[in-house]
Amino acid sequence: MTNREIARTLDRIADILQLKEENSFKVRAYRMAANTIYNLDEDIKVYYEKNQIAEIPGIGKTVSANIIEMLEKGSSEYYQTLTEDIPEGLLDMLLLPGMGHKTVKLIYDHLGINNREDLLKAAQEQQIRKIPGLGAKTEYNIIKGMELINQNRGKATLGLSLPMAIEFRNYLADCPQVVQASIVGSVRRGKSIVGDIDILLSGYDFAAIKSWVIAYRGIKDLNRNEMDSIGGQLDYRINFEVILVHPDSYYTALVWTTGSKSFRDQIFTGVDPSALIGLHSEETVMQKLGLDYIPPEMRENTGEIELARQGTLPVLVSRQDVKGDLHIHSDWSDGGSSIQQIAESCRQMGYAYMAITDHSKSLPISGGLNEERLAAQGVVIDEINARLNDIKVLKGIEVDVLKNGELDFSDDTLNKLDIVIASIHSHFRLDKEQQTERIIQAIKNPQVNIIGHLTGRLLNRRGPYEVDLPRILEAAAKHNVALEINSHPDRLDIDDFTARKVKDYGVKVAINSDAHHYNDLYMVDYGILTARRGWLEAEDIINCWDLPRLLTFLKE
DNA sequence: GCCGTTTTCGGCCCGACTGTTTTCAGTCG
Repeated sequence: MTNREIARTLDRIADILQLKEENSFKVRAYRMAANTIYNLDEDIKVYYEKNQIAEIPGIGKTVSANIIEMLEKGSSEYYQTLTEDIPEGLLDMLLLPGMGHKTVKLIYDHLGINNREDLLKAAQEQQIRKIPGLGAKTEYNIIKGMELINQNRGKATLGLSLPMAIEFRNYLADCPQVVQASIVGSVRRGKSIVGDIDILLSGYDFAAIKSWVIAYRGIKDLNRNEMDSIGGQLDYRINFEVILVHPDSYYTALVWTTGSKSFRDQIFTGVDPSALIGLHSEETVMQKLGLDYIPPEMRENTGEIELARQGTLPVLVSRQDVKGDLHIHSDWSDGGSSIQQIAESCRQMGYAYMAITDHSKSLPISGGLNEERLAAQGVVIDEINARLNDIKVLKGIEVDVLKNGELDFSDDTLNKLDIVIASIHSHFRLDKEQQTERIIQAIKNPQVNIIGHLTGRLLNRRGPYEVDLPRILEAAAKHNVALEINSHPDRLDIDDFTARKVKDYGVKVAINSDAHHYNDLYMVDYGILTARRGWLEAEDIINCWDLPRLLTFLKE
């Protein structure tokens, strides 16, 4: 089992223990162990071979034995035993907003409900309110929550599907009969939510390749096996399709299978794709069609084809353009790494600068900083800056926007910092007018440089709060405040649609990782994909600018 | 369940809001 799979199982053990109302510290121990394994730098098997699993901080004898069993047998007997008491469907119910462990268990005990579909039915039939302690609002929240989930039924976040797609592709590329292999479809286009994982393979011996595909250990179900394609389900119920072509038509097939349906219908109109054989790159395929090369993220038929015909496509931002990360949490609040460790990782990523932006005091669970600790952190950052000469650590904060639009710190305190991100972490349910006013209030504050995760959405979990986007964009332009593309794959907020609009208003963007561990810094890749889907160029993004220019922007 | 030690047990564990209540348990960031 991989680190990710082990972490997931440990997390599920924690959930079941919590449902069973076991000692909350025991729950926490499993939760922390899951987190540790997830963030581990190395493959857990390396520790296993050295017999060092129990030496990982937070992992003791019991959990280590559990992990070893998972590595050796591919499953955990402890987990299996636990699911005899607590059906796994309860874990799905937990994913609904407002449904915690106590509520899920209460409903299970009273009505025997152990899956989301039955839960929805019970809510619609007003059965939930009959349970002591629960009422109509709970039913309403269940119905609303299920609407959100059903909207994206069977779809997975890019954060889940992209790593799985890469792993699958790499496995397939190892097949001796495979000549070329590529991720295609919506994953390659970088959509934040995808319906399935599509892989294109080329080769001559389809039968041999197909046997190799079928042998993949990640496949949970195989439901289609045709001459030139195989389909089924991977882990997490994610659908997949593997498409086989002859090497001569690989690049044409790459264009065909990557584009949205609308895109390929448009560009292949009147053209027989099978006539486009023997080409050696996507560029030449597009050339034959009279187009400049259109990057995968743009292939949605929303105007890019016309630009490609005219030769006026934008030059999209890429990883090499990004010069720093402006939203990072350290162990001074709820992050898991020291500033020193983060600085070292940022240096290795080739960044010229980075900002430490921990939470402010009104978020106590996150260990939010008060004025004193913020000042103390500043001293530490000064020391680090004195030691490092090839990267600049900026002093920042992710300051909470309070209900009335005021900030959690005084202007004086904020003025001492290099960079201020203002974010909402509470009162998600204000109406559109109030929420918009609240954010504009924050934008107007001269200390604020960036608005963090504008709509608060959590993909597949929590919808965005409603805001009047044009008004916010106008205010941001007027007060020289950038909007964040929060790169966490559960957020990707602002989304590609909004990113596409900012240029019209003259608003700048910051692509930030919001990393809580140095291993999460790479998440910026998801943000870059979203920015590319929003047609953004390096010029539009403040952390693609060199440090002097960035500092000028921050001071304005 | 993990950890650390004044070392084999006792501590770990915040606070505001929500929904259901009528004094508070549960959720969530």
